Amino acid sequence: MPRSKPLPTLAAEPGTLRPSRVQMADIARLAGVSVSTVSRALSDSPLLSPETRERIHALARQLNYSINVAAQNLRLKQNRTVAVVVPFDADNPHHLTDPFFLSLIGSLADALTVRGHDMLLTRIDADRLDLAAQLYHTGRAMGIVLIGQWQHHDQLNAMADSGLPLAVWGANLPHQRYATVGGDNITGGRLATAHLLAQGARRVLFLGDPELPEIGQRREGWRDAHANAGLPLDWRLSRPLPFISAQIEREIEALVQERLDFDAVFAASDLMAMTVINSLRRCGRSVPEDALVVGYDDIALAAHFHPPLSTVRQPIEQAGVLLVESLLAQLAGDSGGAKLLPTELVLRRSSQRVVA
Amino acid sequence: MPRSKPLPTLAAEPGTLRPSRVQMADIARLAGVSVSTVSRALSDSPLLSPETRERIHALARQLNYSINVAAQNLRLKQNRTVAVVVPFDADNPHHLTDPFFLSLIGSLADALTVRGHDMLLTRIDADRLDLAAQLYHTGRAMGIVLIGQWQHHDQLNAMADSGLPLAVWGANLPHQRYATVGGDNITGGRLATAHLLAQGARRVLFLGDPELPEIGQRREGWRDAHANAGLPLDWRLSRPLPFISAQIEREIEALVQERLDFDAVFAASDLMAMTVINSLRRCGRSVPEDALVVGYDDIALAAHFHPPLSTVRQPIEQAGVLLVESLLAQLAGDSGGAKLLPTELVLRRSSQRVVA
DNA sequence: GTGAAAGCGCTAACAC
DNA sequence: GTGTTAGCGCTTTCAC
Repeated sequence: MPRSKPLPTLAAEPGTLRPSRVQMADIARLAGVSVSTVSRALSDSPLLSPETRERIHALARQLNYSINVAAQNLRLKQNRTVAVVVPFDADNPHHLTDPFFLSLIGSLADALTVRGHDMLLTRIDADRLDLAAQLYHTGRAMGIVLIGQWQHHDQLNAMADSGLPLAVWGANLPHQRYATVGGDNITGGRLATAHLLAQGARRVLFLGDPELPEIGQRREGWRDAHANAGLPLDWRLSRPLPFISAQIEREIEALVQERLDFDAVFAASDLMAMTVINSLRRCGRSVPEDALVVGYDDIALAAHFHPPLSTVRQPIEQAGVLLVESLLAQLAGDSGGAKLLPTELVLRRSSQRVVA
Repeated sequence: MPRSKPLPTLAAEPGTLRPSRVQMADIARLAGVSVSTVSRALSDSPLLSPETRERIHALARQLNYSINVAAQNLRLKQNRTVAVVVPFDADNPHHLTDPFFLSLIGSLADALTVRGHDMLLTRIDADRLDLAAQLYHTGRAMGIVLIGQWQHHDQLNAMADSGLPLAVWGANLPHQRYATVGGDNITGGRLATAHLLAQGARRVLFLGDPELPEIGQRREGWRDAHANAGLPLDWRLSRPLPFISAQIEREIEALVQERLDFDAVFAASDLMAMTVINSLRRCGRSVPEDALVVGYDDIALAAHFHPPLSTVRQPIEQAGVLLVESLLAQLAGDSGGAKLLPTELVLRRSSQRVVA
């Protein structure tokens, strides 16, 4: 509705955005200058006399004005918003509760805030990852940070090929053309397993779905540790547990029932490890007396669990920083690449052999 | 830089946004119609012949086009982005790690996604909460959800007075002119304390900083429970512990040392309760044998702690939904008001008296 | 040093 | 039914 020139007042508009929002034109009128001058003043252009510049700044402050970023972006074709995308499974749209992912989101928020970027948090259907690209192509975001690679390797490659600035939290895979940041899962798995073997364990259960790249790599570490120690590996000890805790409990009880011998457990996440310990307890087995347990992630409460949980620490703060930096580097023209974060075995009581 | 009419190609621009981004003009040209027609087609205007409409839709799909939301918003003066603001303390700019807040963020992300809104996650200096208002006044967001009321009651009132659509997670306070959603902290505190008293506790330590409104109310519940039971209250048992865990440990050790008798602890958060339990253990006291403990929040791992932690559950999923609904209601013209969520005492082992 | 005017990508009167 | 045109709030060339 192209109205005739807006009235020279600060009166409220009946639009969607309720109260009057002061804009450059208002300041210009009040200062008796043109809009261009206001624009220049606010961007500290050296063209202006310092005096007018200060006068306008003062006025803006007084009116509590600040620039309309959408209009500015439209004009400048730029953007300081980064979209953080957390895929969800449409078949099983569970809530965003995983403590590890939530911490990562917190760390991304921090890293972006420090660098003066905004964070658009978006959940999208894992089968429609291309929707993430829209965030970029429609100018909503300058780039995408994707949390959780899942099984979408090919889709991610396609997205990167299309020129999308993209940084993914996940494993470094063969033929990968997108940028990743992730823990060194193979080393992590190897350290955890080697430790269990060193404690005298001989049948180490691996729990986790190896279809997920990161977990698959942790299992490689599990296998390698056996090889390094010259110990045989029983593949039946690898169980593709899901992340759902009720199923884990049932599975553990079944394992105990079917008398599949194991004297240690390496679980692909701390949450899983904790569920396992509780399930074992329910079956009359205690940790670490009857089985040693190591988890993965070192979430905040691993240290406070009973027994305190040995685990492989992922450096979450660093992860957020590196994801952001990877994205910004791409925007600056660098190619993506994959960054591997050091992992560290944190020993606590759940994996310490009890000497009788 | 007003260039002459862009060339009628899809060639890449050397601008900040790297690859060619297809826009309405491109589709219009390819379809041999005007831009308006494309706009109408994409918004499914009934004015168009269904045939052209479909033809244009097809073209758009094929070119993988989607609308530039910034431009659309600018034109329509509307917006589907909600800013979620997490204040941080500039003196002590700690990271975003609190599991309760992180869960709330997750639940907000879910609630907003379901309703087709975008979530802009922003951390701002707690002393400059007015910056949050800028997000609205500059058109970045249609409204603000603020997590953490802290001591900013007056500032929040001022913000609401200025017409800012605002929903705050926190306590319902006297003279409050902004909308809040929060747990029923008084009842929560009362339930927790009454339970401890019913278990035979007679000296219940309250840990938490009552300056924070929510925690102050939990302490009121603690006081009320004593009154209801006709038991005397020793105010020395209320200790303004901070959220920092090292300090908590020192404080607990000091308490035990100074032989301030207590036989139960009601901690203002689960994190605090867990730290307390660990500190007590280090002092040679065990829970629940030597002291009963109840926490607050029911974070994911309270159930898995050792001993499993009794706590007051806050309905986080519901919290996210209600915060979003409160904001949308305001946008629809309703006044804010305060919503009190039911709290529920979850009994686990940490507060069960051990009968010798 | 400052203003006029064009245009970022889109929508919606208003014409025809 | 479809095109023309003005304008959302801003920046920047160009002219003075």
